[in-house]
Amino acid sequence: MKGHIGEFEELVLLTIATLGEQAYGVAVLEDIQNRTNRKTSIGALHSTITRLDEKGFITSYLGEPTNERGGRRKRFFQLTASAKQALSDMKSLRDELWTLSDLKLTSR
Amino acid sequence: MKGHIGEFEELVLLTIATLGEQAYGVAVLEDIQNRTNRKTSIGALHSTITRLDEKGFITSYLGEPTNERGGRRKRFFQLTASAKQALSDMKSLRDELWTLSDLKLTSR
DNA sequence: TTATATATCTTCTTAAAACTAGAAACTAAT
DNA sequence: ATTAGTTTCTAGTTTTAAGAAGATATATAA
Repeated sequence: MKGHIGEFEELVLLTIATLGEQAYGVAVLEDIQNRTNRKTSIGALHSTITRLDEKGFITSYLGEPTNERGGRRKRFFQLTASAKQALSDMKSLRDELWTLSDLKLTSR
Repeated sequence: MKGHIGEFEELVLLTIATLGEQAYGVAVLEDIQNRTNRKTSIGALHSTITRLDEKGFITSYLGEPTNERGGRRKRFFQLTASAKQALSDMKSLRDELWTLSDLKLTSR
């Protein structure tokens, strides 16, 4: 078994999942920036998305032009079953370890 | 603030947390191998532990000789407050994303 | 005191992940 | 047409993770 899902890759996948029908590049980027304090570049996101696609974790399709000011047609992303399974596995493992440990959620 | 916690680094930290007083190299390795299907080398673990130490996420101390068969004195690891905070932050973020998404845990 | 078990530590290499910068593609208003 | 706003996409670099192989340290047993 090779090729694990990296920390940023997982964040991108989860964000795509939460955005549902609205999961395209810039929206994913902004969502990540809003939820975390990290400033992430669109290029960094794009290369990660390419990798996720090559690994079979996402599919994509082009949207139709809108009435917005401008811009290329949006490319929307969807998780594959394989991605959902992988995310589920990672969550199960971490939840179990979290339960076994004496760690506590700290509010911050 | 730079340098995120990688996927394997997080697994190592969580494993150390669950092992508590028994968190030394070989025990951590075996625990990871038992809970996952990945075959990880002690060398890979060691370099990760060095990195976590440099990042200020773990401390360590040498154990006392025991009546066991033999061997070098064990080096035990502990999480720092900074590590606990980082793990908590990551869990909070993922839990939130998981809730917002329509993902479900699949048994496997 | 030699053999062996247990475990850490070192070095080196490779692969994967994360990131940067900026070009290109496209849309629509002016 | 020109311009400006949005977005995707490409090429390349840097950083981090992982693994292999084995040297080194410590303890116990015979």
